[in-house]
Amino acid sequence: MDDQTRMMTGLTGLGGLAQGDVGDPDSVRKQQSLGQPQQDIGDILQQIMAITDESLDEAQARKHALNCHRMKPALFNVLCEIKEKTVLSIRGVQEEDPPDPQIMRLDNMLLAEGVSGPEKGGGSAAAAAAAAAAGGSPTDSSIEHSDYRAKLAQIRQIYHSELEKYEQACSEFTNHVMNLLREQSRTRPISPKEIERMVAIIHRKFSSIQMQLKQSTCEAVMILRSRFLDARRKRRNFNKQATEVLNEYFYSHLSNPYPSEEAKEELAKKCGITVSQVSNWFGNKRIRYKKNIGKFQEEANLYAVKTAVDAANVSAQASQANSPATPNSGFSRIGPLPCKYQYL
DNA sequence: CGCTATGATTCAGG
DNA sequence: CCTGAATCATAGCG
Repeated sequence: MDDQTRMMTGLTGLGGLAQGDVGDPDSVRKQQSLGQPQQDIGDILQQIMAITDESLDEAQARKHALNCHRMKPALFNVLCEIKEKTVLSIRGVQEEDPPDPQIMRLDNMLLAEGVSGPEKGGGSAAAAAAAAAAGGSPTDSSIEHSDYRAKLAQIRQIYHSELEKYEQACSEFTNHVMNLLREQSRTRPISPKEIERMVAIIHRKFSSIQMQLKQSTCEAVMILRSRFLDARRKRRNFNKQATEVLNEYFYSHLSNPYPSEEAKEELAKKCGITVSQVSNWFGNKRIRYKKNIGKFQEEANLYAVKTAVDAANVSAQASQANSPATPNSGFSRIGPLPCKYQYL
């Protein structure tokens, strides 16, 4: 009923407009005698309404007749236009989708965390960035980050596969709907614009689902990150060999226990730790040694012997390697003291 | 559980 | 930036 009246008013309102489309010399004439076309349309509508009372075969025949009616394309266009106008006026305004700030935030974060964006580089870059952002010196603690990166890669993989699934489902559904609408556009007024709009609606729906996915991914990354940051604070003792190497260097350079950058790198490589960790170790060692030299005396002697023995083994002249009595601590007191260790 | 050792972090100073 | 110093937080031991 409502449609009918709408069609009627639309048609009368669009009389002038549709006239060009009809392209029928007759229509001009008919237009002049206003009653005539309305009568035609009225008949058609009457017939349409009556279709339900008819048998299937009759209806089919009638439908066919209607489809072949010379006015059909014109009417169809008019209906499409009316629909276009009403639909547009109803919700055309709010259809603009400005890029959702929420989804943009999520996108940015995912990109920054290396979940979206380029494959491997993004991940490690993000991990490094995370480490850097967390403060302190860790610039290359690859071992510490491997766990984090593995987990991040896992999240990333899940995210991408889910995203792909959604995208596939979305395009499948879109295609389906588009085909359906195209199919139906043969029997009811559906303009291409309407199909477009429908597609846009579908995309919006799916993107809202995607947003949820992004949100949960972000949450997962945040959790992982906080766990990772906590884990960074968790102390793992270096293995015995690493400590040995570090101590050896420390006590054999007791007069100036400040390894150069190259030396740090060398030590780091030998110990399987990072340069930052080497720096930390030496920092801690210096301060703790200084605080309580007595406590470290034994250790100092031990490593003094060790290095002495090593030296003896390396150089064939082992003649002086037999005085294990505090050679290094003695050295540190006798030898030229660096200003920083004058209090020793 | 308490204690110490130890790696990491923070902060100030140069 | 690097370092010393203080501090945090856990590992590991008895």
